[in-house]
Amino acid sequence: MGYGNVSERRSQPPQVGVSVVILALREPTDGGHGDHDGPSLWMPLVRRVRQPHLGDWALPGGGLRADRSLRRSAYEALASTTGLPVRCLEQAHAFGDLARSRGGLPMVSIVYWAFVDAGGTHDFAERDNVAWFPVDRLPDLAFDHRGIVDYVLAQVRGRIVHPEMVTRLVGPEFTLRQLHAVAQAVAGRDVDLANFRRRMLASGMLEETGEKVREGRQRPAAVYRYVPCADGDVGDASGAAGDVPRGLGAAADAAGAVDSGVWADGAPGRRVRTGSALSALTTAE
Amino acid sequence: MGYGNVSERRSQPPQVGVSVVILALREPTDGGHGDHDGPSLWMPLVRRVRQPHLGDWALPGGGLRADRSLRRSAYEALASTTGLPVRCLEQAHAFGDLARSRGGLPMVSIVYWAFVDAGGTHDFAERDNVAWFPVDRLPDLAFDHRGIVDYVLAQVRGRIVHPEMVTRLVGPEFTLRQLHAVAQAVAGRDVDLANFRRRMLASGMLEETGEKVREGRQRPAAVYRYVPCADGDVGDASGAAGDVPRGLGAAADAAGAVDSGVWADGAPGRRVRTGSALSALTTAE
DNA sequence: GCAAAAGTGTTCTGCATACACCCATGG
DNA sequence: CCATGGGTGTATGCAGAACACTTTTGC
Repeated sequence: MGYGNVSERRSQPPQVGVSVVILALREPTDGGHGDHDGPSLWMPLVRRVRQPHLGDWALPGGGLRADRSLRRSAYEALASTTGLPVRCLEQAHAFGDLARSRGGLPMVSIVYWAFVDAGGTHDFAERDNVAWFPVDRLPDLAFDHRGIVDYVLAQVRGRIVHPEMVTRLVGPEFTLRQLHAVAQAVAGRDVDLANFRRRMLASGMLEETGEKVREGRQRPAAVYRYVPCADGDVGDASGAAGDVPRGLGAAADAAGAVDSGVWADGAPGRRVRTGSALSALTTAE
Repeated sequence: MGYGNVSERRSQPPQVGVSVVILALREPTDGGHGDHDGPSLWMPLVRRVRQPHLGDWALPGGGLRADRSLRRSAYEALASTTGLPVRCLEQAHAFGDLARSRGGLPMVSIVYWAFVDAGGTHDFAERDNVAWFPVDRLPDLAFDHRGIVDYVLAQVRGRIVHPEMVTRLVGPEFTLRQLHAVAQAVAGRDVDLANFRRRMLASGMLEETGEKVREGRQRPAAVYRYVPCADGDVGDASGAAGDVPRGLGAAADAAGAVDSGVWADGAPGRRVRTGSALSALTTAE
């Protein structure tokens, strides 16, 4: 079916979809590529299989469906790209400039970012048209996706030194050195170890398991687990709208339907067949 | 126009729209209502004229159109609600939970917030189904709009003490006391005047005009104007995604990774008649 | 001079940085 | 005992909070 004439198209809603910046840690290869010798941050991209920008690398994404929440849509886009376990999924920003759609239909992208668990694998399984890249050596990206990645990375880097953030990138138990290595990898800069230790412990959200682990063959390190502050009970989905600006953004989107008297009423949108096939996963978000 | 059967509906995209939390300062009425005696924060709501939630108050909003950027859509929703000059318009969050649409079709709302200039008017012009309320005494709202308002207010309150934020709520020239009163009104709490002064001046973004003004009949106060730091040149629309808040990113968004660039996206073509701070507007779109 | 507002100084505290230092362990 | 990593102590600088204080004006 066609899109009708120009004036009809104008009054129709633009394409709306979600995109996800997926991040995972990769253990250092022997010939480490980066400035640091610890783990480094990688992200998967998908190769476009249609015009415009055919053949270019782009962020994973998909269309919205009426029976999926935004977050769920993001999750499915994520899951169709990598099967790795999801540690964290948060909304970053919605992008909807006209200029960004150059070469395509007008498009609004609601962008999420996610941490997934590479679990020590050196080789990310690469399927279909998916490939992993170190975030500091990305190829040229389609549309304005490079700008989106930069935006998201700035957001993530600024928050990675907080316990509730960095602990999402490691397993349930960890040593402070592991945590530190992760924070450095994500932040892309040196972080003083001693001060990092103190900040983590001072947060009161780390609990010593009592176990010790020798990573090298020197003195064993204490093992910790993350325990979110008990006082902050949430559970209230009623009035509260999810994560607050700076807070520990664990919460999901709040919800709501909008539509107010002011608007020009909507015929239900046309269907978007944008996407890479989104596999229907049933998974707790 | 039917919606088709259930399975067809599911595969269709949900409704997507923008909503705007519009904020303005109101000079204290004689019988001040709040805790403070200074100005107070008010916002307009619109009464719903159709089901669901018919008759309830709701956030102004509108649908997306393919020939409008997100920001532009938000601007138009804003303008259709109040004719007051716009000082600031920024994206807050996209809400898209399934639960939020209870009583309506599935709905995704991309929420903006705005400062508009009430310009000393004690009476906000109320049209149609629009009415203004003090933010701390809102009526019951439709859908999850109350949660959205709370979310936005938390975001705004956390940032109002920054010069680039609070200056948007006052005219081009102001005294530090005026600025302080505004910050207190928005933050909803007492802010130490002496420390506020120092913070503002230390930011280096306030320039003394040389004039003095007597507000009461005591010692006249110095008048300042806001001058954004010169270093933050922008100009680069190339790689950057349209709606990205760019600007003083690095320093500003340590933890919150919040935005800063107010007019980043192409401003609406019809430029706002505040005339004030918008001189440097070059519409890139 | 007095009241009211403008504007300054001083102290205290918390936090982050930088870096020196001691401790535990395996070889 | 020594190399290596685990873990602690200490000095410094910055930023905000609290609050006492001085200065300028109109009456």
